[in-house]
Amino acid sequence: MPWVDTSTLDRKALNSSDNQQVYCGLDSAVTVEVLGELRQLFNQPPAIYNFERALQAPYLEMMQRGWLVDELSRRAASTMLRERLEHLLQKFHLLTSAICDRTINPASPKQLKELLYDSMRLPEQQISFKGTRRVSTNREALEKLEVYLYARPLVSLILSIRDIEKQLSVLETEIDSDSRFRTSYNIAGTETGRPSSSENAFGTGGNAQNISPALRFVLIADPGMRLCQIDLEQVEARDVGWFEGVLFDDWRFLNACESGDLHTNNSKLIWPELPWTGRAGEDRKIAERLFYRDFSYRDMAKRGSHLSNYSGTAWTASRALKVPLGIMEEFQARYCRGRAVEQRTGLGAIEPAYPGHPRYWQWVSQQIQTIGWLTTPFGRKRHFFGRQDSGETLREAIAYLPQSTTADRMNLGLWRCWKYMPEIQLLGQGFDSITFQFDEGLSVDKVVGRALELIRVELKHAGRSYIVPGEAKIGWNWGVVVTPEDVARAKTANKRLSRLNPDGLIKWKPGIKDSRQRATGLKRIMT
DNA sequence: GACCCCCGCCAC
DNA sequence: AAACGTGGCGGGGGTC
Repeated sequence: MPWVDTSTLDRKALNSSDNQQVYCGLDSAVTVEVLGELRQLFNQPPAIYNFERALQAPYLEMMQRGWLVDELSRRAASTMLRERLEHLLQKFHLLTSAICDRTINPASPKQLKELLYDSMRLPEQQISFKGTRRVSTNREALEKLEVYLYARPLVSLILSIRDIEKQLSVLETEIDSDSRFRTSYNIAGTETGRPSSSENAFGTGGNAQNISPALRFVLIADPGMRLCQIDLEQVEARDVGWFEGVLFDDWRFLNACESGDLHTNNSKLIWPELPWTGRAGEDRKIAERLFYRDFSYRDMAKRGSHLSNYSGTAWTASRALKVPLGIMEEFQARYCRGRAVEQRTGLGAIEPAYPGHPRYWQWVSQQIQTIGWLTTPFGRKRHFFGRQDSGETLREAIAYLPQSTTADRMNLGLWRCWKYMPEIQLLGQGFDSITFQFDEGLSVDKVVGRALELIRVELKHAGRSYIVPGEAKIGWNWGVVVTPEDVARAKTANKRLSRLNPDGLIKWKPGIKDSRQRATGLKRIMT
């Protein structure tokens, strides 16, 4: 289409294709106009802007490359889950047809409400979320209904059906004809600088950042290649510790993060009645015992401390961790809140382990109410436009600094690996992790060692140097060798644990001899 | 059938 | 009284 004056253009007279070109032109023109305004506002673009632009290359490369899917395993798992789903649905319909005279769709919250709260006359379960309370049929509501014996079979069926349908929706995502899962990364879409991941522009693939660990085994290295995933260890917690050190010269939390096993120590704080021995290895094993569903005590402590770091209340932690409120109040008193909860817990004066946390929250609150913005150590500035005195705004701001710092730290590491290691091929970014593949003929130690070096981002303050160590895993598929479910299943069946996913990721250490041979064909059987 | 919001739920 | 944050997706169920 030639140049046109859009102000005098009769767009109704245009055909669809020409109209789209006009729209495209207008959209581009607006972007250019905005750029012009920004150039007047800033002499030079902020460094973080140039960084975002530099990230386009590695992210586009990941998006184009995609990630090979093991079709055989994927179909086998999907078939097995379909069969199990059919079986459960039959049971569900048998039960519900006896209760009310129609077919209930377990995927419909509306129909479930009618079934549970009208036909069965169970008490309505109110769930509060973001300030509003509403009647719900979510997992939390259903679990509350389990006190009614006659509700139990239904609750268990609904939850199992939901779980399987969720897994199927991931396994049955449409992928490309070359068997590759291609996600679309948006590197400038979030408030914090995290990338987001979604279905690609051609309608295939999906969010690669929320695939549950139990399903990751379907994503594999290309033939002749090996996978490596590098995680930043407890990165957000360490960042909170760093801020407290820099701001208040209080290094206690960072020291704790750096000195040993933070989450096991927190487990000891929350559940002092477990048979702790004082020996690190044994205590970690105790902390890794299953506590609730697939979660170990250690997992729960990890979530509890994470919540508490971000000013989550004992009430919320108790709800999320399924631990009685009193227990969480005591945990928080000892963990960071100290005397703030003294009266309610009746514990008397408590010297908390990490009083820097409330102090950090206080500092953030003061920043928001005076200047209205925060800047991370990587120079990412965010204005907070919410009400300056609202708890909601404060909580966003408290989470912003560590979350954003982690995003930029990981992305800087990702960019460096892309720039300086042509021998690796990036496959994915998972907020505090990256995954790549490299030729099996290369030295694992050399490649992984170099990537770990490049991931190190050093910050300095008053003579103290701060880095977040990376932890590497290697294998041929993205799954874990043994899932927590496998462990639980072996335990209930009183059987020895067998390696169910021999190609999965195992921890890398310098000099490790990974004597495994890549398996061919279908190895993993979902039971 | 396209579109949108709600609900429930997955990740870090 | 309210009660950590950042995201994306699929299905239901409504409207146009």
